[in-house]
Amino acid sequence: MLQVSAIEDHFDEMILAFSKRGIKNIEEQLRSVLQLNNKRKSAQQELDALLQESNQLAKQIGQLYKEGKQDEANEAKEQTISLKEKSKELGEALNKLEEELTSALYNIPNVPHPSVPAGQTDEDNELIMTSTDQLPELGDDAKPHWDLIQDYDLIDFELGNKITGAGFPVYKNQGARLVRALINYFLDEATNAGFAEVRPPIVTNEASGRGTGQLPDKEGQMYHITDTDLYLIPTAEVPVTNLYRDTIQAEADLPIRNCAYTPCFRREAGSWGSHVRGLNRLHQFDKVEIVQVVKPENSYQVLDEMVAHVEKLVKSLELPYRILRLCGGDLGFTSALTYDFEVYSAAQKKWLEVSSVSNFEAYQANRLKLRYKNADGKKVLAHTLNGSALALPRIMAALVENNQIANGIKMPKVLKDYLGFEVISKKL
RNA sequence: AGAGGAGUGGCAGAGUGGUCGAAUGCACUGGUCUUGAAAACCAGCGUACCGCGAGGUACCGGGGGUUCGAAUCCCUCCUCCUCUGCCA
Repeated sequence: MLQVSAIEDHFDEMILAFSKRGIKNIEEQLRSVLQLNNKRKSAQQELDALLQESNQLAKQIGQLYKEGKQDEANEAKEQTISLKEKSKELGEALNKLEEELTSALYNIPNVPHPSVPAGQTDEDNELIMTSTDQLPELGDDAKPHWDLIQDYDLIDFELGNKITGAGFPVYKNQGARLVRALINYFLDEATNAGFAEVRPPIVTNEASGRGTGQLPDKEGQMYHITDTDLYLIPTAEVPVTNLYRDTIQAEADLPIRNCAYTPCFRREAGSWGSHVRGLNRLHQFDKVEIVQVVKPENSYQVLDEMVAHVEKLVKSLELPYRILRLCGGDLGFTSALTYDFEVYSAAQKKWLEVSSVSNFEAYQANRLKLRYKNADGKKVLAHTLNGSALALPRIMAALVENNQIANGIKMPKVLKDYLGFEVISKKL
């Protein structure tokens, strides 16, 4: 969530920046935050004064009892009755104001970075670069990945349907091996680039969901285990970033750089349709995530470095790719700037999103109470960033489609040692 | 899962109804002494909110309650430890 002080200091710039997201009533919302905050302050002051009075009275009463002045003590007690009532009322009012303020702040998304293009849909995203002007053309007999994975017995959706339901594929044979190879390759690359590997829990509590911003806004996107009130993670961002919730980091410990492999679970309520076949959209998928906690002045340079890391990965897999800067309308709620990576899936003739790299600035840090002590000894909110490096299923889809040959599927060279084979072939 | 015990400042650890935001030790910061260092000594040393400031308020795992007054009593939740049970 945004800091009230930031809203106070940059009111007009914010309204201008928010226009890129195309949200209505933003000025109203910001004004009401400031109003609520002022009300909160004066209620606080009033309450503090009342409490001061009753604290003093209580001390006097104690003193009077000690001196054996029962009557005077009892007299003083009478006075506290009305004070108590008043402060109880005020306390409740203050709590309500604080709740309203927090919920108002929770409803306001992050402020888009100046470079974010205005726009409503993914059509308005800004193309930063494309790896090739010549998209691969396959012959007419080229098959989409959902056919290929059957031909080569790589993934069984029917089995997944049986044991769980739609969107939970069962990887088999060289398909399962490919998943494992990609996870190991991505983790190795991240580790080599200086990201310390962690293995977090893949179910988290509500506080963690709130910390990174999945809750309360996107409740419907996560699987909720109601009997223990826990959530299956939609991305490793949740547990990994929350590792640092409620902490004050030493300046010397920044940047914090982590990578993690986790399965990810998404309900994808309402986003299903005939256009999502095969691996294009799943309820459970595998992903390696990179996360950083940095000093504010470094966060955009770090964002570029993370983009470069992801680009290196995609390039090494020999897939055609492009990088987009998301427009205001497509930008995630908590993000200030996001770059998406898409790879070209040649049989579907479609670009598929395989990575999203974002700078959240202090938006998550404010919810997380994630701060560091700067050189002056002041506690400052850190900036958080994360990126997929990478999400597996669509990478697999593109690899399988783009590299199909007469009697097999060629695998990129970088995976050879991880796979133990160079070509996916039919079982004899 | 059942029974019992415990959660206090960076750490250790006092404190069981008022003078406790909290003893003491360690750590840390500044100073004195010293050629330098150590030791010793002196001083400082939690967080958040409000206030120009003086200062005020809140916080002893979280939430609620009793009381004029709660770290201290009660309820509830969470976490940890011990024993019993179960189980990769």
